[in-house]
Amino acid sequence: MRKQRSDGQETKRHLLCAACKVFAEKGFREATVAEICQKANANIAAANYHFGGKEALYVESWRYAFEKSLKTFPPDGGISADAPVEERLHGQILSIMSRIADPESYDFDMIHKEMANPTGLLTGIIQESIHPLFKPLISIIRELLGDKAAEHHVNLCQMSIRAQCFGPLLRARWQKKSFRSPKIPGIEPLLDDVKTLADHVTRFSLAGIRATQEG
Amino acid sequence: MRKQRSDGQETKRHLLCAACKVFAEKGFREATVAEICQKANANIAAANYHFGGKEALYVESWRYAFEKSLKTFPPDGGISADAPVEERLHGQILSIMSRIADPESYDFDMIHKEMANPTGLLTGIIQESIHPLFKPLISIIRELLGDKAAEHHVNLCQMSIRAQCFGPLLRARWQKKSFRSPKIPGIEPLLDDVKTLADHVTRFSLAGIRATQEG
Amino acid sequence: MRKQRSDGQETKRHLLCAACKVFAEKGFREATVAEICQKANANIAAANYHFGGKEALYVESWRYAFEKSLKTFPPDGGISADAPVEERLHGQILSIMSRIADPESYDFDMIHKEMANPTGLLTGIIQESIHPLFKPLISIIRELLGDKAAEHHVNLCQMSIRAQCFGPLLRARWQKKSFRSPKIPGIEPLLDDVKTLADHVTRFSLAGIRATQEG
Amino acid sequence: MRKQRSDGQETKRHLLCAACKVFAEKGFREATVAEICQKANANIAAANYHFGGKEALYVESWRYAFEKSLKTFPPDGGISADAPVEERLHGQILSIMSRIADPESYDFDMIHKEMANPTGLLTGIIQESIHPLFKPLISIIRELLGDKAAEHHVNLCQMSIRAQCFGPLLRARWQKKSFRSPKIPGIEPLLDDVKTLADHVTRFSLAGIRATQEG
DNA sequence: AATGAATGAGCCTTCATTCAT
DNA sequence: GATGAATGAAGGCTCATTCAT
Repeated sequence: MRKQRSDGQETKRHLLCAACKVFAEKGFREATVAEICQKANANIAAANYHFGGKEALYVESWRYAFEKSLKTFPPDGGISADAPVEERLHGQILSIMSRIADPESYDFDMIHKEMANPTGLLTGIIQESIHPLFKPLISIIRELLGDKAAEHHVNLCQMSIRAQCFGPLLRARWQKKSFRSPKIPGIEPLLDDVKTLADHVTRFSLAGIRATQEG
Repeated sequence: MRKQRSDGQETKRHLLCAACKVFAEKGFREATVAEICQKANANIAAANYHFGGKEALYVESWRYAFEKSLKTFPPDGGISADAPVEERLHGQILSIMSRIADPESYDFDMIHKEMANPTGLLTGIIQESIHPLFKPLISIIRELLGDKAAEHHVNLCQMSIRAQCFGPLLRARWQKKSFRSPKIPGIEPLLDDVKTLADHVTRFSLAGIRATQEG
Repeated sequence: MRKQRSDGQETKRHLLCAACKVFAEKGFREATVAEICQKANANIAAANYHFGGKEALYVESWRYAFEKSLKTFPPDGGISADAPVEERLHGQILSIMSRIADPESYDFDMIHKEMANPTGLLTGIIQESIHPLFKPLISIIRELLGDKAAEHHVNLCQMSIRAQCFGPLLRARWQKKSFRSPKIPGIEPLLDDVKTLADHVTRFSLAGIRATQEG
Repeated sequence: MRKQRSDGQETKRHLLCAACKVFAEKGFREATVAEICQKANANIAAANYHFGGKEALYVESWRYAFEKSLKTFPPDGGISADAPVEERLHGQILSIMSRIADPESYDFDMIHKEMANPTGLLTGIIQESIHPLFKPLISIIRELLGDKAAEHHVNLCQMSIRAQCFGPLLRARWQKKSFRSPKIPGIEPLLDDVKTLADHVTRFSLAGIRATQEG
């Protein structure tokens, strides 16, 4: 009945992987150590043994999910810095939305759950990790608004764009989980077409930025 | 320690009130019947006595919170139907954001928790209750886009506006709850100034709608 | 919402009636005061008010059921004392079995439950009440066995007959309650034909008594 | 207070053993997991850990009790198939009665409780397990009645015998449990002398079968 | 090093009973 | 006299964690 001795680090990665999925789907509290260990084909005590507890596993698994996402979706969005500013904005938005929409990415789902039911365990790490991701976006906004734009103003625009990236996709996921037939038409299929969504957000936001610029 | 036997509706309302707060703060699963009863100065069995169980209390307390919010924030936003369309849009946005930002309103917080960790208990009621709230917003968007606008297009714009209403305020609440000092400057004070936020979202979105209109 | 003031003894009888049914169906422990009161269209506190508690209601309701049964099924079985001994035996057996099989008689069902899960509350009353019921049966057995029969022997035969009266009907009730299809054929329809059953038991037992007589 | 970690089957068997006793004495509903665990010198969560819940423990413990009984009391009663039919009948009856009377056998007590307050959990298993036990008895009855005997008739005789086996012993147990002194003389000591009882039932029933045969 | 048996705290729920009205 | 709101004890179950092996 003994597991084939596979380094021990093997199990650890399995646990991280399983933990990401479960935490992303259920959040910290509703996720159970038992389920995670089972999904990872590991002993029920493995989580405590390898990570010291549920909390540490939570933090570690978010880090793991984040770094995995980072590799798949490079923060530059694949657009060169020489491209026109509109194109770069579009790149940023598409990059963020793709990442959120990717069913293999778990970091944003975990953030969502953490925002809804804060454990306080991720607060620091998230801000340190996520903030830099939005730095290029801030630069672009500032470039579009001009040098004289107030910091306050930049923040407002950044918020508008961020919110547009998050909102529809989370809603889509919720409706996917709900059993009843969706009554609000036109939203749920959006998840399947991130490109259309990103196009819209880009055009919408470009106009928004420019309109508020002259305010 | 014995309660004076009153109407019986007294305790029931106390329970609903306490339940709203606790469910809004912790979500269904993390909330405990014990805490709710304690906050309502009632016995631990009171919740089951009056509502039959935690689940029924959950549904009932959302209904309670929703109706209370509805009274405080009339959906028309206080703007007459004769006003210019821009003004009406601003009224809608301000109404929604005020509602979400109000620390005495619990319905949107509960929805947020429900979206993150669906119990399935609110799915039907929410959609029946919330959807009508956004109907005037849809009308306004359609008015701005013109009659020829595709349904699909209206939905995208609606989503953009909705997301901008939700996003920043939820974020703000999260940071308020988090223990660590907020590292992202410029966002959290926004909660205190809903008007500024609504002004921005209105101008930003008006431009966005008009820009995508000619698409 | 107030009950029409109907003597107060009205409610008491309703309670007794409901209690018989519920106690007969579920036994003391599984029966709940709430269900009894509901069935009796009475307040949940009525049982305590009128009887002082669940236990007292239990005892009282058994007495009620027993006396009601006694009226419906006179212990003599309707056979005159002049009839031949075989006929009188048949009368006794038919009387007992009819009583047990009658769906309106609750006393034997309550006894059965009490035997399975003794509360100790009925022990005395049952023996005082039921024992006389079997006195004529004992006489008949003694008559059949002859004067020289040992007490011990009479008891054995009495037991054989009693058991045959109880057994099949309890079994029949059980199978009626079970959801799965009955796998033992030929027993459950017996409940519907008490006469056939009583005929069999009488003939079977007469032979039995006579056979052991010469032992 | 910590248990020495043994096989794990150790505790499981302790639990089964304790469960048999408690379930046999109190029935499913009145038995508490706490009492069972305490009797098994195990933690209160042990029952759930090893069996998944009270219901599963109930089913499993009945199976355990049944198989233990089966070993102690072989269904053939120790009489060879070549013996005269009367002797074989006696063997059957003695086997069944010994089993029921054995204070270490819990399966029939559990069945009795289950019949009085059906949980529905044992219905299937009981019929699958108990029915074969009575098959040889049926054969013997048919042999005694002759080939032309109606199925219906066989069933009646089987019932008569079964009832005589069950009845007196259950009654005896009840009186043993009752607190008040037994008022019905001559029955309770029977438990101590199963052989006498079985002799009587055999003779009584043999005569009964033969008497009804010519009907 | 790694397992799985075992634990104890905590949660939701049920129910007979009590008490103010 | 009679009601129904309210209580507290108890039960089954879940789950993160610990410990002997």
